[in-house]
Amino acid sequence: MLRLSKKIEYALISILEVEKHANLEPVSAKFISRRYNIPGELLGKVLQTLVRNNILNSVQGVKGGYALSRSLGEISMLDVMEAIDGPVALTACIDGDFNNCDQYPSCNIRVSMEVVQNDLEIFFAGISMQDLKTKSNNIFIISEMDKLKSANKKNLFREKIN
Amino acid sequence: MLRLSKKIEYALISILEVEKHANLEPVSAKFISRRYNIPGELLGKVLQTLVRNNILNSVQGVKGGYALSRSLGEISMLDVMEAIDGPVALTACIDGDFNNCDQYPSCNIRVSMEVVQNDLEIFFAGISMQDLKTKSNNIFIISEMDKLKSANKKNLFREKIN
DNA sequence: TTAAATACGATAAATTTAGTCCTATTTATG
DNA sequence: CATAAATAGGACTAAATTTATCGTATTTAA
Repeated sequence: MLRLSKKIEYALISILEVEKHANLEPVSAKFISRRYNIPGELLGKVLQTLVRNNILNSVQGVKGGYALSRSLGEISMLDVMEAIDGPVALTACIDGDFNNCDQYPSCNIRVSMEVVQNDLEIFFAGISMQDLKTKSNNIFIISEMDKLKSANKKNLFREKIN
Repeated sequence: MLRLSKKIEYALISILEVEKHANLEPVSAKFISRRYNIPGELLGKVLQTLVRNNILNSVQGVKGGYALSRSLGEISMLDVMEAIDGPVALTACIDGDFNNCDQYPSCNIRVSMEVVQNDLEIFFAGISMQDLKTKSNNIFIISEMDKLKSANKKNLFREKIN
């Protein structure tokens, strides 16, 4: 549930690795594939997709490879997620195909799911690749105060369950 | 990407419907199934799972059905998600099976994914079923200020892409 | 000219999700 | 006390999605 796809993991891993070579030669898919034990052909596609979405630049031919097209701070997790797997959509109807949902006509959660979806996008837009690099807790969009508030709320529920 | 499962949609829909009958007789799976066009047998399983997780109470036999076991304000979206699909886990290793991940030994995103995962749990723990009922924007854990901040950040990225 | 690299469409394999089938048990009601 | 309507739940099938591979074309440094 809410699992990131392997392709997104590969993308995140690769972006951080590419950044490490910022001043050096572009990094090849094969290098990253070996370094992180990622299937080569699949990784190629992932990196190509990142290029199409202006997150990476590529150089073709021998000695070719990939480099960042902007700084880590200017790439959000949402950017990567949307680049690889398309728009984040909590439900099918948000994705536009309400025809494909048998609950659409009577649905009682559609509107609120749109709100949640919107907040979720803001959540992931607020996490930059630089944040992931520095593993920092504090730059994420949820303020410490809110965290505490929510954590308390959560514990309250847990008590009631157990 | 990040799509809620149909079972979770069914759970959320059902909880809100059950609440509408709070003072009346318990609601049957068949009633909800017809009202929202949800496959009956599957819905049954979903509701049974919610009972096992102390979100609903059930009454067996003729005139039986389901009722809330606590108020909407005391049920978070995270509660429902975890009840139906098990622990939220952004990655396989967070879910405990790092053996199943070929990147585990060399992974450069594992630690930060744990942080993101933690924040994400707080995010969904901060949304109650009462929030979903009232479709309110403002009770969600992301404060308006943070929203604005993030929205600006997001737009900045968008500009750079287009 | 060759070899190492990106680019990308098509397809196959694996996994997960969604839905069905079947049987058992509970209980209000005629 | 028999029946019908309801929950409970295991086993299985079908569908959809995700993951990975195959094959071919193009680019370019040496």
